[in-house]
Amino acid sequence: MSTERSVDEPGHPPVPTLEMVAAAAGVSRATVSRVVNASPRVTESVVAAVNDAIARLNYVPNRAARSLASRRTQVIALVVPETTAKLFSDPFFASVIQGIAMALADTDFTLNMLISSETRSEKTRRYLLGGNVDGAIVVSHHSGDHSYAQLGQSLPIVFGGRPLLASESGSYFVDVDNAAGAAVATEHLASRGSRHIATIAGPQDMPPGLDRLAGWRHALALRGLDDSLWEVGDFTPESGAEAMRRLLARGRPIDGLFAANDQMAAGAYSVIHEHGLSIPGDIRVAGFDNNYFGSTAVPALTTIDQPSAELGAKMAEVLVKLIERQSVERVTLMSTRLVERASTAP
Amino acid sequence: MSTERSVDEPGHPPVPTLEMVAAAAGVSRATVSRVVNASPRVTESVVAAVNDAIARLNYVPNRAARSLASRRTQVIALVVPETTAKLFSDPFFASVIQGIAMALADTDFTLNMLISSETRSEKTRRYLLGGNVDGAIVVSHHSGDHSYAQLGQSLPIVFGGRPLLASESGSYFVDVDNAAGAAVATEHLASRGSRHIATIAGPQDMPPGLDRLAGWRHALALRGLDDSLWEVGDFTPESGAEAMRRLLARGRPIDGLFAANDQMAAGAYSVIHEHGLSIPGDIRVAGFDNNYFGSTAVPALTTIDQPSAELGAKMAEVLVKLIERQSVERVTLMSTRLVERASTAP
DNA sequence: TCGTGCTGTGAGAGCGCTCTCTTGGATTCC
DNA sequence: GGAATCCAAGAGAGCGCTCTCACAGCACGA
Repeated sequence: MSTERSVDEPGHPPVPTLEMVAAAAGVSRATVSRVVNASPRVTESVVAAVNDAIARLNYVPNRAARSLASRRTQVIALVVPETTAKLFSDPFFASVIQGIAMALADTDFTLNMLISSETRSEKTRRYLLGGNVDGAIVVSHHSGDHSYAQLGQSLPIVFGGRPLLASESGSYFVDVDNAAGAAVATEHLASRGSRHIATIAGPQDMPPGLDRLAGWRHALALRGLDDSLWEVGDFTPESGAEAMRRLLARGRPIDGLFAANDQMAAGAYSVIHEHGLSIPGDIRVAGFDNNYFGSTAVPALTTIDQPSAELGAKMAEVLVKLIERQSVERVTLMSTRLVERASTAP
Repeated sequence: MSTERSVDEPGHPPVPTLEMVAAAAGVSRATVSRVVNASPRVTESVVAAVNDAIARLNYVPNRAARSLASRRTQVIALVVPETTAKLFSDPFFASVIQGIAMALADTDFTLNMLISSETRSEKTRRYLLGGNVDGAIVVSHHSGDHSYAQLGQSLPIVFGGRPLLASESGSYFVDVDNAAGAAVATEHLASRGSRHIATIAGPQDMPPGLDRLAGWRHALALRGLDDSLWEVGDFTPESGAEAMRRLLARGRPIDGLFAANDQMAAGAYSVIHEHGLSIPGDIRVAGFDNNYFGSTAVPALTTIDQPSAELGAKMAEVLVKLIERQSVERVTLMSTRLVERASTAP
């Protein structure tokens, strides 16, 4: 096979090996290996000679051989459950993944992307446990995908998003500080003058849904404001519209709205306008996510920006530390940023 | 090191090897290897015994060892130039990448994601040529990133998007049929009754910019309509607005507009409205890309949908064939789909 | 009966690297 | 000055697998 290859494509120079570098530098394989791995106990002149040979031959270590001998792969798996992959076009995920890839680009680790589906989950499990990777990052939309949590005992794993179940709390995860972000948005509405602040919460079986509601409550409590004005949606625009309808139907005054995500805020926008109310004149509105809707909406939506790329980078950082057996916090919460726009003008 | 590991984490069962499977099945290593690799010349009962042992031990082949011995890595690199990565949140790219990953998930290939920057390009080149991957897919926004084209002589590479330069035409690529899509959009405008159809073209140093303009021209030519109403933008909403202003300033009638992407259509929308003109009443508008803007705009934008996930899947397919030395077309154009919305109502 | 051909299985080398152990020359100390 | 110490560099085993080659065992025809 390899012979055949070199026959029909004579242009290929042979890929240089450690052995060849050693010969070129006039030292042993072991010494070259030391230089490549930056061992301190090598004479300076020898280091120079070896580096010179490496440059001349254009040598790159063969990862497979290195991995086989050292029993580390320098590979990190990025596991994306298929349900999440479908939502891949969600800029948030794309950005998280980008953050991971960028952070890893400056290390010696390589990123292996796996799309796992239910039918493939056994294959994925085996791959992860088969000594093919040094660690894994699981990004997922649903906390249910924490089915990989158990693998955490056999392999360093970092999750994106906090787990819902306490039983999975042993795992390492990086998440956005949803509660704090929601509180900031709510307090912002209050500081602009709103006194009757409603919220459209996310599903109460998803951590972001729970945490953002809790943040809203917390901010209201600090101000001593009423926290009974809430309805639940499922993060879709339609559910946001429905929830807004229910809120208005209560017949109580509302002059501020915190929607647990921008999509639901979009739904609320249309219902508010339907009712002949103005934003921010009658109701100030704040969202969460800072996706495209916020900036294109009229009026532009005040929202909470999630540091998605940084979140990805952090996940990579935590995992690398875990792999290198340094100590890391199990829980990392990234802080959010308020993006003020026209929807909450005073 | 490995001793230390097994000491402080006694729970880890040893990762099973071929050798262990062979012992368990009472055959030689070579036979197990044959079974694993589906060699035809093994007795049925032996195959069963080996498979049984594999299942019992939960054996997974070690990729590093396999790769070292076979001189194939079963790894495909996904190279994303950093300039493109920055635009990662572009749903189009995210979706292409998802398509690649999904297609590869059902093969034995593994996807290795590399973000290459100018400063890292040498590292990337070496990595690719260092025998660490069997092939590469380069997705990029700029055709300038075809700097990897030369690597195509040493490694199977598939590009996303057609190259600008003829000198790179030797490479394999998969692209959307931009010209055909533009022609369909333009003809659609004409069929709705527009007779003075302008276009806001993309940059004329990028293939999509060129091809979509050509498609517009082609459709007009078939109808015998005027093709002088065109201005160039750079795919941003601002440039779209500017171009629209210039078009209107010409003082000639315009009752149809094909924008080379949805973002520029967005810019045109605002200018059209500024001028007190209505869509589609005065000017019918069609875009290209089918991104979020199209569906949320008022009126909803008629546009050309690009089969992004399929495009990714096709790239994976072409590359795998290339690696396996099957014959493949150098050029694959994916067809687009017209999405009719309110902006081109008759 | 023996030679010939075929086929399923085993033996063993070797892929490119790491890492332990060994070696030998320089340095230090009494 | 000789023994003890140290440390840079080399020798060599072995990581888990593939793949070539050799070798039994069998069938068949002469």
